[in-house]
Amino acid sequence: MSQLADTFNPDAIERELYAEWEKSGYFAPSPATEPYSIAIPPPNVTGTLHIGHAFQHTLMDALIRFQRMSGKQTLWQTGTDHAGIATQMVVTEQLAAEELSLDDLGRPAFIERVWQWRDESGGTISEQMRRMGSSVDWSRERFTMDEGFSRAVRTVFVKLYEQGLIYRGKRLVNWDPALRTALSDLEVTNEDEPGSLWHFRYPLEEGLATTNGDAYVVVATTRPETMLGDTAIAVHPEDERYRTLVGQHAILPLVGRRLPIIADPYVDPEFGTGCVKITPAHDFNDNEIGHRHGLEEIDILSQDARINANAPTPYQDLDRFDAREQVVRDLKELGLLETVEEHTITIPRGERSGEIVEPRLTDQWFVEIEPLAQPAIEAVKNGDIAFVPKQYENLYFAWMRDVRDWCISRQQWWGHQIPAWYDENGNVFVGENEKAARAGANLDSDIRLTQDPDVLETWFSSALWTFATLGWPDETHELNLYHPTSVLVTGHDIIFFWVARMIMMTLHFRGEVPFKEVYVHGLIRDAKGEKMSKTKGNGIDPLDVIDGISLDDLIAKRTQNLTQPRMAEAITKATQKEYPNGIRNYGSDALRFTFCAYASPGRNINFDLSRVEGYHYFCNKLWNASRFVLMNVHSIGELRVDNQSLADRWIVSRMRQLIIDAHEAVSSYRFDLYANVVYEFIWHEFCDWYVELTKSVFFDPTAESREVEAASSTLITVLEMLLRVAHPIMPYITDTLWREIAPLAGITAKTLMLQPFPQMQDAGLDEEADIAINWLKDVITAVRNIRGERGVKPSQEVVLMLQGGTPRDKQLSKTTAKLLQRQAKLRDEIVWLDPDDPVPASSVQLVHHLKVIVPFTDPDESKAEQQRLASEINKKQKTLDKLGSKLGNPNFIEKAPADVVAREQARLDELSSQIETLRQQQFALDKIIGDTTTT
RNA sequence: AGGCGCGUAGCUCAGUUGGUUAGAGCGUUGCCUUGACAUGGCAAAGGUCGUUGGUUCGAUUCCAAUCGCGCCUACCA
Repeated sequence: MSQLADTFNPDAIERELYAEWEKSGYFAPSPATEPYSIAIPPPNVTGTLHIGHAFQHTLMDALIRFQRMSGKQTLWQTGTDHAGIATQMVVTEQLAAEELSLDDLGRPAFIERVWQWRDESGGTISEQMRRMGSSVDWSRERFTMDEGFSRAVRTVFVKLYEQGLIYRGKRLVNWDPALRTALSDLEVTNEDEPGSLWHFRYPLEEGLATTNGDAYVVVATTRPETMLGDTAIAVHPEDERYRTLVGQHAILPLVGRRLPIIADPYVDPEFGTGCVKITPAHDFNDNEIGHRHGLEEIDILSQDARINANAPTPYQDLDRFDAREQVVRDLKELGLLETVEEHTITIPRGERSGEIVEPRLTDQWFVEIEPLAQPAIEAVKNGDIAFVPKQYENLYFAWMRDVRDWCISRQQWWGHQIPAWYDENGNVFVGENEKAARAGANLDSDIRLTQDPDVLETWFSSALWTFATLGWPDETHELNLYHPTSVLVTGHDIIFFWVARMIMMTLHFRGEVPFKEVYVHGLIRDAKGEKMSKTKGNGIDPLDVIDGISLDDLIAKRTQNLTQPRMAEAITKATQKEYPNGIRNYGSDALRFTFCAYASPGRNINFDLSRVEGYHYFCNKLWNASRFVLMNVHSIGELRVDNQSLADRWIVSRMRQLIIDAHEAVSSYRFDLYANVVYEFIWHEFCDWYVELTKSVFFDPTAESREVEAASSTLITVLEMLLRVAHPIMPYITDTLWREIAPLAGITAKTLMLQPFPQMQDAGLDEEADIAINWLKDVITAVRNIRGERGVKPSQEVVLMLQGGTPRDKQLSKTTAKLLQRQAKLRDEIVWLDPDDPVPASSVQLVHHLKVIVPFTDPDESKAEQQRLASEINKKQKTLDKLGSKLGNPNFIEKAPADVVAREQARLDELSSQIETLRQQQFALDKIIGDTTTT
């Protein structure tokens, strides 16, 4: 007999079961004909998994489990990313708390320290993944800085360099003055902020004047301090106002430099004065103009964004914002400040530091993108890689078309140090290590070389993820077997950062795509649709949903270490309001089910805990249905199809439909449909109807043993199978229940995890059973309707009469009589009235042409019934009118397909006959009321 | 500015070639502790499918315009 507790308690089963799965080696690929592999998007090693990860991992695990059960050789490759800048920041902050700086520690000690932290922190992620039930192959876990991976990174760098696709140069890059490193375009976020637009007068050289007669031109800027680096003034070539000045010079105030006045079509004559100051060293557009006109590039900023020695003495060493004020003040004193306007400007900030980045000229390493981008575009165009949903392909193309060269060097310590060495004259030698670099250039051993101190940006290494994790540059067995991977599951926020770069690098180095499909899921927001963030204090930790958390702990968690402590009160209040009782322990399965149900394509998710609660109840429902089965099925003989009742046949038929639907849903990545059909089947077909119908057999002392056996074996068979179907979404509860159920089905395996997923059968659906049970449901529902309307208690038995209908109605009422009896709680046997028999005072509902009649027990009920009839007739009449005008339209008859016309005609016929029947009933009731009132 | 997506019940969302009375969960209301489950059962109320046009016999669905929201990209100094 079953050991199952009487309610579902996830705490009691999850941890232990996962440990067993892992220990038993169920996650490792088992040999099979066809491989199926997914590489996990590697989370940052020092982070914790947020709800977005949990979502993503659930989808991947559902796919992996489905494919594993479908007989594929599945590899879910896991691992973590060293996350250069993010990790270095975390450890730097830790040091700051100990009042230590990076320079105090030195590079080797710092790196040692980061490794320590990585070892401590890395466990958090794997623990979280285990709690989510993720069936990853832990034995193959990788890290982007482990030895093998680092070798792959060096190999790629050297090869690209040898192929001329990596170059070093002094270029204008985004400079983060807080982190003191270059950033790629993607690592910069732009946001509109209120600012000012200052208009300055730049005096012209002696004797010159504009057409207005001014001896100066007016330029406008949002960053006044950059004027210290101006090297030209630009006007539009066709701007009449300034045409005579082109080729002449103005004098840069405060500095005294002669600025050539140049003509360039970039200038918009409509904007401002039509004159633009040009600062080639500190503005991307100006830089391009500078190149076109051969202008001098004067870098006026130090690495922490102070004014450097290239500017006049009074400004040197001033912070950029202090310099801004100083410049404005000085120009004002000179009478050269014309106006200041308020102006909304787009401020570029480093996504990690939040600091305003400055375009700055520095020596950096770049990857030439064009030769890599072309094949990457082609691979998606020709279908080697397909995006799901497809619309993301456009986004990908748009970005790939005008992608610029990729700055890959970062002035950081944590990461892959660039395998390039310099001699004392600054000549560069690239190789996998110093020895190789020397050998490549035949350098004498007495020449001193120094390695480039910079590291490669994180995405450079994660771009190699799908193949470097499988052993590349060695041609390993796994690499050949599992690569290309089957699908990449990711969010649209990193299509550019990661997906595009993986495609480029993999095509270049492997000559094949990294994955055949990219499933792009939505991003998770809170219930109100707001982004979850630490500062807003609206984040939800997936573990808190699984294990539960008290209100106090939740508030504490959300308000600790806030960057803006004054938010604490608001966060506390909002949290109290939203989770007055904290969060209860819903368990992993409920959370996973929620994620799947939410995963409609191309849509963000407003995560609402009440959904989780609903699916937790669903787990409980399944749990209890299984208990019912275990309590009532004592032994099962061999299932003999000819003994199956209509109900048995019906649920088997529905089961087949479920299997078909599940296959379709999974193969099109419709996790939402998958979850919905499972939910619908388990709750509203299996539990609501089939389990209830079997009670007519189990609780009937007169039932024949073959009926009991048929019901028993059907219950077991269907339950066993639906557990398989549901397993990829909700692995814990299904495996736990399955271990109780499977022996009754004659299956002795240890785990559901490795059982075959039910395959679609050609056997088809049982139409006869479907029709019969649908009829039964309709009649039962009609009786319940009447009960509801009249307030008849469920415990009170009623008399059921039937009248009219077709011969089939009569036949169905016979074959389902016992079921009807119990489900509708009937007092006596069903009474069939002849068409001409008078109908007693009663409520009537129609099932197509069949009259479902429940006589009154109290004549006073007539009034209410009359009202109900009237409104019913009214409703039907409206539909009838609509149908009538439709069918009265000759165009419809002529142009609509014949089957549509026939269907509408049939509806019309049925409706008008129903209305007629109801009218007669109205009339009959009137008469009865009349009779009772007169007597 | 351009691109993409979204507006369907009080809330969160399905709706797959245009065709019954537009569905589900949560919430609400009423009745019910019936021997798996009150984390339950039965029933009910609730929608001019953002708006306006167009195509069509027929539009929540296709097209155009428009309003509102969101995201992404690029920005005129």
